[in-house]
Amino acid sequence: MEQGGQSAAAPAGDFPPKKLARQLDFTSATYSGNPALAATAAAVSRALQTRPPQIQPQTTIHVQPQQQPQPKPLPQLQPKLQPVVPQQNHLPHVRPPTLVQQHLLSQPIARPMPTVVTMKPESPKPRPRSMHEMKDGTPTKKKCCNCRHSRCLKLYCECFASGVYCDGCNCTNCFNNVENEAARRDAVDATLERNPDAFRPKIGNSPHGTIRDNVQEAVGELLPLVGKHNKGCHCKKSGCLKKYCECFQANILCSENCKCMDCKNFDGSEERRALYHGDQRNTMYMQQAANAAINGAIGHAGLMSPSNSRKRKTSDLALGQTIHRMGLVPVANQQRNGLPIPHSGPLNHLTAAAMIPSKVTYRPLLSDIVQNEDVKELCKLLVVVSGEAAKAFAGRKAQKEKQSEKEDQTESSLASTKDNKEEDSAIQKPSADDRSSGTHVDEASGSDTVDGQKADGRPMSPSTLALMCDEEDAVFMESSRGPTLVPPHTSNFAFVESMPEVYAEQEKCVLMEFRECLRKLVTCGRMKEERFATSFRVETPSQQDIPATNGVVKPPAIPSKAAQVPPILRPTPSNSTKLPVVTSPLPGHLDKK
DNA sequence: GAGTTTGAAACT
DNA sequence: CAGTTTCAAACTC
Repeated sequence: MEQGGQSAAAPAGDFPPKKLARQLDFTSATYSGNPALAATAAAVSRALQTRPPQIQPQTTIHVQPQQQPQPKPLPQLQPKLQPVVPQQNHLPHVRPPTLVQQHLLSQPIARPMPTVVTMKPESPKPRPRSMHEMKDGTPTKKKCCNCRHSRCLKLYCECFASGVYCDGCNCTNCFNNVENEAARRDAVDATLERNPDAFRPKIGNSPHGTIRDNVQEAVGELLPLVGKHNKGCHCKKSGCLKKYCECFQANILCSENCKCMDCKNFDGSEERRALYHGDQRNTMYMQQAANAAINGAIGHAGLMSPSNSRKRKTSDLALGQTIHRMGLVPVANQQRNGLPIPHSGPLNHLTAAAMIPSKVTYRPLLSDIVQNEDVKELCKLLVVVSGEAAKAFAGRKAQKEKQSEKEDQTESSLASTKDNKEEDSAIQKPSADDRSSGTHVDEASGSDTVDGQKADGRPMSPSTLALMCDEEDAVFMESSRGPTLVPPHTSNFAFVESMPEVYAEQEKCVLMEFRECLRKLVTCGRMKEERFATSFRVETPSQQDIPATNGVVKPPAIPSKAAQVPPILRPTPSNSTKLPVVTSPLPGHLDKK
């Protein structure tokens, strides 16, 4: 990777063809005895809101004094600079954020830090374009650019356009990195000046119309994500059926916003249909959705799963008849009238789904089962379980300590080893605390983004982080304020030391209890599903006879939950030790989780 | 992997 | 705003 130095004041569009000999180093001024320049540089740096890759000496860390010289947490503090370095060999516990990270993130003072950078940001190393392992182990394509002339500071560069630093790209003369944040900032400003929406998702949720405008028929068709290209494409030769086309790439239909020629990316297009025909269809669909998600080209609406998209589309149909701009009324009508659909193979499941009355409202099977009070009850129950687990653990711990006291007298030689262990425990403690008191962290912002990295491990730029920092701060403040068994500044180190184990025990118990509840919930859902299926079969001998009121077919009335559904928060029956096999996915939110 | 095609972005 | 150029990804061979 070629990395060039660049004056921070250089305009984005006027870069020298070759990199400068050295880049602007905010620290150099300090050392060269120019405090004024240093102050200016510091101000600039602060304005740029770059996150400091270092620990502040004044940062409060609740560890033993003798442990401070240990430089262990340092690598974890620099996710942006070395996002792919497989460090953490010292800590098997890899769940972010660490104690120090929490402090850094929760303390405003720790964010902009134009002081000495302890570790020089390393230029992203070129890596072959390959699969990138996500946290769940699913290999996903990591997007990396190959820019040569744009310095990765123009929208040509996908990384820049996505608002992320280049990391591991094959680009040359890259300025889209921490080292050149000033130049990058200028480029962002210049880009925004040209187009204030330059960094917004290109695919919006039908900005110039309602969603149903570009909704298409479900029958035997590829089901695109809902959305529209805000600007529309201008394709001429690709027929909007190649990835040159931004609409196609985002897996959406061309809309009235497009000015494309000879467009084939519309509802009912034979070419489009042929393109997705065959076994490749799903693969391509998923790949496109993934690409779109990776590219950040689409908004959250576009990130819906295919199933969600399907539901959305179907339900949208209930909103009214839509006519695509491409004028495919005959095709649409044909399908709406339930005429045979000339599709087979992998599309059959869609066809079958489409044979179900076209106007269906989807309701989660558990919608009548899970009530607000149930959730409250569950929370209470888990709190009780947690408390009991802590008590039980304390009892066991006391017994253990009595035993170990006798043995300790003969094991003084192992003291140093124990110190290290204590240190690790102390470091891990806040993570455990975070887990027990703030599981919402993962849900709200995603554990992978907490430390300033995207899910694929790529560093996010300060601009991107700035959009999230408030949320992060709130999250961490919340979690630090959350229910803890130990005062935040306790000096009882022995007590602190045992906390991770207590938390682990509590977490275990809580999760087990929660699992039991989920099992019951699943059982309830299945019962309800079966009931629904049975009554549906009895009451509706043929699907065409299903009465549709206002275009909505409502499922048969389901008796009250009290009579039908076992209470979720009752003691677990003895035969529930095995997780029930869910043969069909539960609709609604649960399937997402 | 090199060369070509393509369309968005940038520029005039 | 339209035409042209630049650019990098997609595509082809």
